[in-house]
Amino acid sequence: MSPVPSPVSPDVRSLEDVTRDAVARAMGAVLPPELADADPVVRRSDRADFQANAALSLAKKIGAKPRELAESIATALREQTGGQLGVELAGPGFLNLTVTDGAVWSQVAARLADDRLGVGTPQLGRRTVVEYSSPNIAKEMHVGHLRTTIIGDALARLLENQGAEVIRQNHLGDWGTQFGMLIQYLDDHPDAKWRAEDLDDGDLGTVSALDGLYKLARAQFDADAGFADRARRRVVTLQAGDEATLAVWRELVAESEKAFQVIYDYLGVSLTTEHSAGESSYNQYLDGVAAELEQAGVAVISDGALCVFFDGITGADGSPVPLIVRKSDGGYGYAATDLATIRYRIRDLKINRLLYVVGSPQALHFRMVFETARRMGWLTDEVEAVHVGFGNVLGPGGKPFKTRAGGTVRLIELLDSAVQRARAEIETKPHTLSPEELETVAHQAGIGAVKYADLSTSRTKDYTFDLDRMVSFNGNTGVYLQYANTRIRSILRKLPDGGEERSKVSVDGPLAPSERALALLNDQFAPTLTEVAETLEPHRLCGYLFSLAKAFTEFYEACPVLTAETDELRANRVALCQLTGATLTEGLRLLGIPSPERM
RNA sequence: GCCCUCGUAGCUCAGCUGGACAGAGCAUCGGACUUCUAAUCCGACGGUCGCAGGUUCGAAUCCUGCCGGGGGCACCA
Repeated sequence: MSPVPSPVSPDVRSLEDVTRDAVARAMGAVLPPELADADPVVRRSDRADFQANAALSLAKKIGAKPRELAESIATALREQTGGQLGVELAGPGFLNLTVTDGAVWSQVAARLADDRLGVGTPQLGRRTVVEYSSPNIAKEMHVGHLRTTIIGDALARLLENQGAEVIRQNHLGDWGTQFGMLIQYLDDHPDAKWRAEDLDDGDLGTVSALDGLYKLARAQFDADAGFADRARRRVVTLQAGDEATLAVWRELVAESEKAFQVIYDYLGVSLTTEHSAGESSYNQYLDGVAAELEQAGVAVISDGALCVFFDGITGADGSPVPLIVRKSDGGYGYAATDLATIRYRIRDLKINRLLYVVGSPQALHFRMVFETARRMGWLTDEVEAVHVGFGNVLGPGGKPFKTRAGGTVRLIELLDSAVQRARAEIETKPHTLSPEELETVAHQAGIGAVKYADLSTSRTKDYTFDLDRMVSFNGNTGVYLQYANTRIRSILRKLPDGGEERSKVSVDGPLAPSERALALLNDQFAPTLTEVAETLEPHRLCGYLFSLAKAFTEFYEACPVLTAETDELRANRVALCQLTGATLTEGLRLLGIPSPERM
């Protein structure tokens, strides 16, 4: 499927949309003008293809009985659709709606014929920044970076698919007091080993070299007062722009980014150094931002610090708590950087939507930053900023996730253990994979399992990281989805043309219940993506894909494809396989999860 | 103390812009493989939707108040 939305590609309207419009027209004919454009409340139904529930709530407004109103809508609907829509009155005033078999097959044909599966581009015209991952230079990525990286990447892909122009921003922590410490330590210990090429234990080790340097420097900083003093002076030298100091700093940043890239590649995340926009790049704007805020009267001096105050935000003692733009010692904290970042993105990058994929504990901070930006007129009705918060990753028993020794869990080790587990799991099954394929599939399954587990639960909640569950290959897991897709691939491979050519759908062909269920679910793909792009909740896509995979396996059990009774039936089922496979693969891709050909 | 957030089956979670009997996975029990890959499918068991009020024809869903878990609240990010 083409990852780049083409504006000329017309989206295929879903049967649900078409049905909703039909009900809306019927309502228009029956209801008084002021209620004519009321929501028809059309939903998927387990008793029919769709149900319309509008009559229940509207009846009272026009002083009619719900069943009577429903009946008159039903009559209008039958007339207008010429019998093409099955309409039944049920319960207190529900309308059960059934589309024709032909309409279902037409829909399969239309989506299959389109390279984008009939998915539209409702986010066209939006320039959106997605800020995510944001690790700290010279420190190792750990579990705390897992969710922001995975969720951020999925959202970036999803919004891009929906037509938004997405600008990924990796807000690296590349500017802080720790650099004085690091640079001074390197000065004192010129033979320290901290570069990737200093290591001999392969790619997975790259990250820990710098981290080791950090720990050594930290230890000396805490133990040696003389060193601590030199380190603090070194921060000043760095911030003053001393070229020699900057040169070491640049090297540290570059080396760190190399390490991050190893993780991003391993994770299959679309970030590269192109997307790096470290805190340091906003330094030049901090004075200007502070001055602008003060001049506008948005920020005021309080206890020597430049502060912005808010109604209803108070501390433990009841006194107001400000956003501190500039500290009383004249230094800047991350509030200033975030404000400078907003101003830059809106004024210079002409962004009209800003997403911050940052943990929920930062909610208050962003509330204050956004409110400040609104008062400054940077954020307006046309430019929105959203804190896309998320819950914690917890360890066994719902406790904070730590190593057995109580330390922070390195991200690379976490991912590696998932891949190991996936490999072990695959090896317990009969398979015909070559050793190389096994490695690839283990990686795809392990990483996919971690990503799916993270994305499939609602963002705002904490979740328990449980390798057993996520790599168990059963139930609602990434592997289940991948497996469903390999079964489809396997069928298609057995066709004379290897399933390359899109199968020709006979619209008049029969339609078994499991085919109908699968086709209707495929038809929900585009609206699901639209919903996810609006709510910024990837778990809805996960839930959808799981239902789709389940509907496929049920179809798989009930409907032989290759040995179907007639050519026509086989062609239709092949089409259903092709469409489902393409939808699964594309849906997984948008979540950042690969789809192996075989498992 | 104030603010945010969560509380649904034994476990892990959907459902929350109100709609018909509250769903799924895991676990448990019982079935289905000379297969288009059983990494699967079918069935059974399992719930005072934290508690109490309110709004509504209708509430897991919206409102209020409690109870319980987590988080945040002036110069760290």
